[in-house]
Amino acid sequence: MLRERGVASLTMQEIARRLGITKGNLYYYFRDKQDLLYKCHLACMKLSLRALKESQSSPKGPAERLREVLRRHIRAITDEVYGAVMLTDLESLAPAQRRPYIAMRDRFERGIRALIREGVERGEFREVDARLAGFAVLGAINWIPKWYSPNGPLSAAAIAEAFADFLVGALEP
Amino acid sequence: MLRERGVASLTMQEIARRLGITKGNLYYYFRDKQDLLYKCHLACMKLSLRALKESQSSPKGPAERLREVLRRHIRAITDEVYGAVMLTDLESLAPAQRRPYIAMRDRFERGIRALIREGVERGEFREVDARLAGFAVLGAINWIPKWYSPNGPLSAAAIAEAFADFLVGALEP
Amino acid sequence: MLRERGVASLTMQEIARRLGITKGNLYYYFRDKQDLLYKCHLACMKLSLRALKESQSSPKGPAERLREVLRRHIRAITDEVYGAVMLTDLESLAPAQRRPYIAMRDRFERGIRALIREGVERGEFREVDARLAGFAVLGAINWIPKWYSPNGPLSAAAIAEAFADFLVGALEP
Amino acid sequence: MLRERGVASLTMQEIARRLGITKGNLYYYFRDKQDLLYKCHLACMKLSLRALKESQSSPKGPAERLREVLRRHIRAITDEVYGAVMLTDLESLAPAQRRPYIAMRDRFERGIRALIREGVERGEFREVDARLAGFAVLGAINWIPKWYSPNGPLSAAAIAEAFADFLVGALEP
DNA sequence: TATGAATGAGGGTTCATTCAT
DNA sequence: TATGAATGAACCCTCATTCAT
Repeated sequence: MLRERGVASLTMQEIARRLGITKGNLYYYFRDKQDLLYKCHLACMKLSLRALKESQSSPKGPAERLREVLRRHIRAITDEVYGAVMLTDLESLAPAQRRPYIAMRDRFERGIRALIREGVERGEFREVDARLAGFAVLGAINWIPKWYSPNGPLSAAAIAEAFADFLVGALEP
Repeated sequence: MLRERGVASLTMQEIARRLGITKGNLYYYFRDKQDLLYKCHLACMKLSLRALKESQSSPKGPAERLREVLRRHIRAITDEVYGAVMLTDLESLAPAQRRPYIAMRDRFERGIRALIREGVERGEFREVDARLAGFAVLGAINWIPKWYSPNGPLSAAAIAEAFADFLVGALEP
Repeated sequence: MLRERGVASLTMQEIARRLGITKGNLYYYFRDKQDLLYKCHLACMKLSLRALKESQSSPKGPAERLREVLRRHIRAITDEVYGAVMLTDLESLAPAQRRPYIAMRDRFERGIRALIREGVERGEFREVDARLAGFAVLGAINWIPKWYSPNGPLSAAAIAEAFADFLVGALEP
Repeated sequence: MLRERGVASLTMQEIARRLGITKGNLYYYFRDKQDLLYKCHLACMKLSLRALKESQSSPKGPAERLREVLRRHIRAITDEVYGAVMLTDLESLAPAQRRPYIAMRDRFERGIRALIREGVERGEFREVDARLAGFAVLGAINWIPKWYSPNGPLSAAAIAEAFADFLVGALEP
C-alpha cells in the first residue's frame, strides 16, 4: 500500500497520489488523517499478533516458536506498511486511538516476554531478565526499517532468517 | 539542551520556549531549522564517537571494550538530546548536512563491527556475521528512546548497565 | 420539508439525510443548492402572500385585517421552513433568483405598509410613518426564529396570537 | 473595523484583506476564527450593555430611559460591526464562548424587560407582557441591519431617532 | 543580542457537484 | 429514480522564516 517510511510525515496529497486517487476522495474512505494512520497501525499490528497466536498452538519448544514469531514479525515489518508504521510517532494518533493500539502492542510484547520466560524456565535460554531481553530483541527488529532497503544486497527473507537466528541464539546459553 | 524526544517534530516556537528565548532570537544562533537539527546530530554523534575512540586505546579485551562503548552510547541516548536525534528522520537534514553526519554514523557503526569481528577472531564471541550482529546490537539500543521514560522504574544508568551486559552476553558463546 | 433553521448553512449531504434520500439523488430534484434554496424561499413567501391577498377581500377594518395577516405570517415563520429561510442570507441566491424573490418580498412589505397607511387614514392607527412602522413590525416578527423554540413554554400559536395583538396594539392610538 | 454583514460568512483571507494585513498575521492576534468572532461579539455587546448601565443611573422616567438605550443600541447596530455580529449565527461560536456571550445578551435583554416592567408599573406604558414586548422591540431593532444601507435615504441617526420614538410610542397607552 | 510583528507556502479538511452504473 | 464513488475548489490553520527596531 504505502511501502514508505514515516507514514505520518506523508502529505494526504501524497498518500492519495500513491494510491492513485484524489486527496478529496481519500476523505471518502477515512474520516481524517488520524483515522487513516490508526487503521494502518491496526492492520499492521494484527499481522504480528496473528503470528504470535499461531505460535501458541504449536507443539514445538519455546526457542523454535520464538524464532518463528520473530521471523514473521520481521517479514511483516519489511514487506508491508508496517515499517512505516513502526517508525511513526504514536503522538500522531488521537488519544482515543492510541489507547487501543497500545493495548495491542502490549499484548504482543507480553507474548514475546512470555516465550522468553518459558524458554528460561525450560533451560533452553540463559538466565535473562525477560523484560529487558524482550525490549532488546524487539528493538533490534523494529529498527530494521531504518537501514533496510528492498534494493539492498540482502533480501527481506534472508534478513528475517538471519536475524531470527541471531536473536534466538543471543538468548541461548 | 533540549532533553526531549523528536526534535524535528518540535516547532521553532516551541524549541525557543524550552530554551527560554524568543523565536526570533533563535535565528541569531541557528541559520534555520535544518542547521539546528544538524548541530544537534553532530553534538550527539560526537559523544558516541569519543566513547569509541577511547575504547580503542584501552588494553582490555574486545568484549570488555564493546561493553563500555555500548554503555556510554546508551547513556548518551537516554541522558541527552541523543534520543530525540536518533529517532529523527534523516530526511529533515539538508543533503549537504546529511552526508557528513552519515559519514560519522558509519564510522561509529564500523567501529562497532570491528569490535565484534575482533571478538569473534579472539574467540571471545561466537561465530556471527559482524554486519548483522552490529545492526541488531545498535538497533536494540537505538530503539530505547521509544520506550524509555525518565520517570520509569529503571534509571538510565541501570538500563545502560543491564542492556550492555545483555548485548555483550548475546555475542558470547 | 426541512423544518430546521439556517437552510443555507446545511450541507447538501445533511439536507439529503433529513429528507431520507441520498445526496446524489438530491441533484435529480434540484439543479444545485441555489436552486433548492430558491424554491424554499419561493414556497415560503407564497404562504405569506396568500395571507395578504385573502385579507384584501375581507370586509373587516384594517386593524383586524393586519392582525390576521401578521398572525398567519408568524405561524408560517414558526411552523415551517419559513424561519430557516428568513434567516438565510440572500447572498446565497444567484442574482437571477434573488430578483424575483425580492420582488415578492417587496410586494408583501408593500401590502403591509398599505394596511398600515389605511389604518392611519381611517383613524384606527396613530399617525406613524408607514415605512418605518412596517419595518419595525416585520422586523419584530422576522426575528422570532432567533429565539423561538418549539420546546419552549409558549406554543407557536400562542406567540402568533400575542405578537399580532401586541403589534397591532402598538399602532393603535 | 469590519462594517459588513455576516462576519462568520467572511473568509479569514477576506477579513485580513479588509484589515490590510495578511491572513497569516491575523492568526498572530486571534487564535482562530471562533476567537475572532467571539471578541467581536464581546466588544459589541459591551456597547449596548454600557448604554443600559448608564441609563440605570439616570433620574428620568422609564420611557425616557428606554428611549435612550434603544437609540444607542440602534446606533451601535448601524454604526459598527455590531450589525454583522447580530446577524451572525451563534453556532459559529464554540460552546465555551457561546455561554458567556449569551449571558451578556441575556443581561441586556433582562435590562430592557425591567425598563418595560417599570414603565408599566408607573403607568407610563400600557399593560403589556414585558417578555413578549421586549422580544418585539429588540427584534425590530436587531433586524435593522437586514434592510439598512449607509447609502440609503435615511441616516443612521435619523433611523435611531425615529425607531426609538416609534417603539417607545408603541408601549405608551 | 533580543524582540514582536509580519509573511507566504503548504497541509488538513469540507463541500458542492458530477458521473458511471 | 437512485446510488456510491470521485473530483476540485476553497477554506482554516500552522509554521519556518524575515525584518524593523
